[in-house]
Amino acid sequence: MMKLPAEFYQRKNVVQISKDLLGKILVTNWNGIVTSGRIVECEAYAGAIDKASHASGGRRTARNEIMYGRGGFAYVYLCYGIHHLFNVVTNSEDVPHAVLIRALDPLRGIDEMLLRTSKKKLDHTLTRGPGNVSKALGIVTKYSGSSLLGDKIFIADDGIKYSRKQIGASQRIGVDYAGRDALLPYRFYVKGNPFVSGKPR
DNA sequence: GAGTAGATCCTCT
DNA sequence: GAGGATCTACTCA
Repeated sequence: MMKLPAEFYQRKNVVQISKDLLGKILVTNWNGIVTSGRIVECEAYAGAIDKASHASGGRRTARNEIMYGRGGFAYVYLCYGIHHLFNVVTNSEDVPHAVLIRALDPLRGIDEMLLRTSKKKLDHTLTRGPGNVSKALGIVTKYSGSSLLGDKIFIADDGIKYSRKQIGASQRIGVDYAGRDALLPYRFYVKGNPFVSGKPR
């Protein structure tokens, strides 16, 4: 299993990176407790030109500062007062691109994930949706700015690749306020996977 | 199965 | 002081 290198994140095409992230494994290791899952759904946020992005129009604040850094870092933030959302920062310095991880297929540490989410048994809701992903992996806002090249949190490749036919694309979720940009096909998912949010297809 | 309301708090205006 | 890159539970059918 290979940890993805900095070059993977620092490429220019955030849409391509989103597609490439499908099938990769997101791992967290907090004090030796390891949980991981295969990425089956994510969304691209194309920085300044994307109204749905926090960095829309070049907006730059203390919260989203991390998106203006180099690719290969985590951007975590709290939404609706309840949900922690985990993003992967991409591209080079001053280009605020990011990929939101929306769903995982659980691999390691399922018992730990059940504890964190206070669920009794494994079902498709465990790591379905970005709020649940962060909860199951124990990701909270204090980890925003963490490097994805370290040992605490990283993304690995075990050689699994999905073919073009297995990958679906659609509009992003929950960004209706973004006008025309809400219609962009920037959400990518693995067809038929039960952990993908939204309606089954 | 589908639709709607409520939770809940950090961040920027 | 308002609103958000969401989820769950509850209603109604």
